[in-house]
Amino acid sequence: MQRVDAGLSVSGTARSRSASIRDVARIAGVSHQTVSRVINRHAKVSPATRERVQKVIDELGFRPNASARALANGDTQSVTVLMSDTTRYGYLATLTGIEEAARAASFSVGIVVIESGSSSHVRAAIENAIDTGGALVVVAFDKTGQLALREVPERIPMAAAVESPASAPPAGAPWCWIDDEAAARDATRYLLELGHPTVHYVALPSTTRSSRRTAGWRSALRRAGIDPPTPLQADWGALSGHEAGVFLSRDPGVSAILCGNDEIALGVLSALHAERRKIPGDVSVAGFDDEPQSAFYTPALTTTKLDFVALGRSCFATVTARLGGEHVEPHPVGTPELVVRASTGSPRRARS
Amino acid sequence: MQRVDAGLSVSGTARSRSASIRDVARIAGVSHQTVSRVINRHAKVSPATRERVQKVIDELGFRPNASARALANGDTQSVTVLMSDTTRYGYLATLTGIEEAARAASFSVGIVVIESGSSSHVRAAIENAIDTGGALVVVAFDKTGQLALREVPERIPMAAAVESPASAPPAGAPWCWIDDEAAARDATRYLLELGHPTVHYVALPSTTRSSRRTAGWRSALRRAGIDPPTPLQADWGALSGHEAGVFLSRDPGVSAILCGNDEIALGVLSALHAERRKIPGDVSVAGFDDEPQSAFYTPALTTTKLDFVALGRSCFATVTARLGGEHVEPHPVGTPELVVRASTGSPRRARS
DNA sequence: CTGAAAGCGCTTACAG
DNA sequence: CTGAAAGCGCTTACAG
Repeated sequence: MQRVDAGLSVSGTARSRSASIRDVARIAGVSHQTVSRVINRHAKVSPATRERVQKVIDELGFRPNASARALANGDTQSVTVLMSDTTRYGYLATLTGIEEAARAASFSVGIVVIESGSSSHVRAAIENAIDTGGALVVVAFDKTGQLALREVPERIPMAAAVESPASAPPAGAPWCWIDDEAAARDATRYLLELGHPTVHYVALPSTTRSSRRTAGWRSALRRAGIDPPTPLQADWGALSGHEAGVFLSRDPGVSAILCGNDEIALGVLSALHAERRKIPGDVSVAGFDDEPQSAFYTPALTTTKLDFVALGRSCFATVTARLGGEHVEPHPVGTPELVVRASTGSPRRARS
Repeated sequence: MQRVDAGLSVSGTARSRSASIRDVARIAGVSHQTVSRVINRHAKVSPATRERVQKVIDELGFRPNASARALANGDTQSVTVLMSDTTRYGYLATLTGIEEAARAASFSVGIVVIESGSSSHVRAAIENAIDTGGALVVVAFDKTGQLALREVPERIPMAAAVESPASAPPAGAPWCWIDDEAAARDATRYLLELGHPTVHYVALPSTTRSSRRTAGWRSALRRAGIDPPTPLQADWGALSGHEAGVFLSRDPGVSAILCGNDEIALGVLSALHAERRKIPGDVSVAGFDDEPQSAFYTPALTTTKLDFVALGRSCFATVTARLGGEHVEPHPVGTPELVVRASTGSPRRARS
């Protein structure tokens, strides 16, 4: 069986297209199916032929064409992550975890960002993501992400990173989260133990009926016999933290502020400095996330480390389980860990 | 014209696989090639059939299979971005720009991160990226990225985001960059105009023979008749900035510090605070990037806005030009813009 | 353990 | 302007 060389030269020069499974087969003296078997690690290949084929594969630098593979067996070995924001720490760290896990499993990872919360943008993003043919992970920390989550067709293998659910999630829901309630409870308790009469809270937007982060903060206060003050509502950025900080700094009764994330805490710090309040002498400030920069804020920020990278890895594991026909039950990931730094301390004694 | 339902139901229920080009063709009463023509916007289709086919496409919610398409014409309509870091502002903002442009052009975007600078990791990353079948954009701000850049096979359509080159780049090199020299020159001149006797520089690692950022800083000093001090070498993170800050704070002759990026500046600020130096009273500090948080540092950071999003868009444009057989000449992107905030000011008069 | 056949869903010439 | 043929590079049964 002759074939005309279609631009492939074994010498490696002037290679106009890359080697195919048939090139390998011909050179190794086997059929192309056998080559397919060795690249897919099928058991039923004799060691001798396996070795011979593998040698040719290595020599040629043959790499199977992913598109052809996907077409033939409907399996893309890819995951695309859908998110509404590429600049927030939690989102990025989650993406990083997904990417790590995907790389280890030889999956490729795509990314599509949802332009806005409008339903046409959400739908367009989902279609783009699906077109790739692989599985989906949606980062659904915010409203837009939640919208997307609900719009993903039933048949698509999917997992989602979400806020801690307000009530037990439906069995089999492919959700992963960080235990927000425990994180907030522990941080609040720590502040209380420092001697603060109460702890004020600047909240992130919640996608749930009742934020677990807020609930954890409240429950710690109540257990200490304290009636929780009204939480302030921020968004995700430092500016909204700054605004909340300005407001709180004017109330001399405020001695401890817990912030929904480190970025908000940065804004609060900047407001307190502007208002000439001492930190932590007058006011203690704590955040959530432990993003790398927070150790260098002024003062260094006390915060709770949230393991978004592990969250991303779990999302990947969840979605690949689905790909394999298994169901992983919804579950929390990791253990939030308080990191005490210089922005918190005991309140000054005699404030009048 | 009857058809056996192969799991496709027009009613939309129990759809076991999605519609193919042949389903559309059959229902519209045309050949599948004609359907191919209308989805590819070929000119030679009569308005009447085009409309009829389009209607069926919409009704069925038909979306062409990307893998099949890629296999048939060798064109993936995808770009994968290769980078060594997913947490640095400049990298992310560049990715954001690529994603934006890609979305607008209906390209999908993949991401592969290079695990380390070891040549096996670099090579593995490149192979993963290539396997996807599309074009490549490598973010080559650091050594690892530069390594990757050099290892990408000639035949792969590619663009790269790089540091400003030290000398004129080879004609046709698919490189985009931000004008580092102008940025550093202007920032230094600004500090000098404030009355500082000199400006110290904390440098990012450079991948070039001679960093343009450093060169810009030097040339501004020389034009003012000042002999440039030795720059300090940092890496990309706040910790190295902190270390540099501690060192510089001990020299009472230091009144102005220009930092390679905002993160380094954050570290310098934290060191100066720790050493009880007033900012900007004793020392002025400026950064590069203008990342969103820098306006909330203590004090708010003077910095130079670098348009990485535009850089990402240019990279995408460059690589799609290559895909179309055109060559874009290597070029700088955007105009760095000084953003004056509270961390810089005139030096105090009588320091002894 | 290995090979010949058929097909995944498209596109690209080639006819008409 | 439109259709019949061939093929992109694989994998999945089915024989042997």
